[in-house]
Amino acid sequence: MRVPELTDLLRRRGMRVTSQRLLIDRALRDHGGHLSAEQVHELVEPSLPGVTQQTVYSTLALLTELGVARRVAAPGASARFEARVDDHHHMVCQRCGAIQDIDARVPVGRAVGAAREAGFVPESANVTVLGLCAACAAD
Amino acid sequence: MRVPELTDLLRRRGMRVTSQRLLIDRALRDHGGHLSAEQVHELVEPSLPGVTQQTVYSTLALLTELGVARRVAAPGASARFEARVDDHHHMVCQRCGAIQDIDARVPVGRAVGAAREAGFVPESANVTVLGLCAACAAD
DNA sequence: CTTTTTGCAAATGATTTGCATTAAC
DNA sequence: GTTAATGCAAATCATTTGCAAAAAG
Repeated sequence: MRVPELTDLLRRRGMRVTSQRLLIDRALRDHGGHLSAEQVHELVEPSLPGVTQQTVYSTLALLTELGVARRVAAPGASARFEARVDDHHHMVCQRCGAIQDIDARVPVGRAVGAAREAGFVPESANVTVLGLCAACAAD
Repeated sequence: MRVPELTDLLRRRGMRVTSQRLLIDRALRDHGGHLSAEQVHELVEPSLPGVTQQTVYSTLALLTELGVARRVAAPGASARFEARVDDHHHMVCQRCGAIQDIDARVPVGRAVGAAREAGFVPESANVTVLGLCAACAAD
C-alpha cells in the first residue's frame, strides 16, 4: 500500500516532471507537518533559487489534485498543506493557528450517511478539534 | 436551554448595545444558513443604510467571541458564519463552496481525548464532510 | 520543435488597521 | 461629558490571472 511516485503520476497524465514539482513534494513529505504556502516557499528556496510563490501555489494545488498532498482549512488563517493523505483528524489551535494530527479512529459513518441522504456525494470526512494548543493554553 | 439575549451579553461585559450589533445578529439568526461577511452586509444594508463591511466584520467577530455565532472555515473560500452554536456537523461542497448542516450524532470523544492527551485544551469538535453538493454532482 | 510550466508582473478578493466622527451610556 | 463603536480610507495578506520566456519531452 505504498504511495505511487510523483514521477509516475505525472507521466501517466502526460504532465511534465519538473524539479519544482519534485522538490516541493519532497519538502512537504520531509517536513511532515502542516505548512502554509509561504512556509513551503521558504523551505524550497535554498534548493530552488528564484522559485516564485505562484509556482508553489500551483504546484501545491496540483499535488492536492493528484492525491499526494492534502489541503487543510484553518479557520481565519491561510491554507495549510500536508503530505499525509491517509485517514486522520486535526486539532487546530484557535490562538496561534497551529495544526496537529490526531490518529484516533472516529466512526464518521453516520455523518457521511446523512450527507448522502441529503443528496451530497461525499469524498472524505474528518474531525476538527478546535481549542488551544499546549503552548497557548499555558499562556 | 435558551440562548441569552445578545443585549444581556453585551451589557454584562460593559459593551454597548448598538443597532448594528442587534440587526446583524438578527439577520444571521433569521436567515439560518451559512453566510459570508459580504452576504451578511447585503442582508443588513436595507435596515442599516450605510453600514460598512468593516463593521460587519468586527461585529461577526464579536458575535463569534460571545458565543452566539460560529465561524465555519470553508477550504479555499471566504469564512462563513452561522447562528447555530449547538453541536452539529457540516458538509462542504468542494466545487461551489456551499455549506449544509448535518445533524447526525457522531462520537467524537476519541478524537477529543487524543487531543487532550497531546496537551491541547479542546473547546469543540465537529465533522466536516467534503464532497459535492447535489447540484454540483449533477453537473 | 512543440507544448507545458515557470517567472514576472499585475490584479483580485478577503480581511485588517488607523483615525476622526458619531452614538451609547 | 466620556468612552467605545462606527464610518471612511488606506493598507495588508492570501491567492489568482495573463503573458512572454524557459524547460521538458
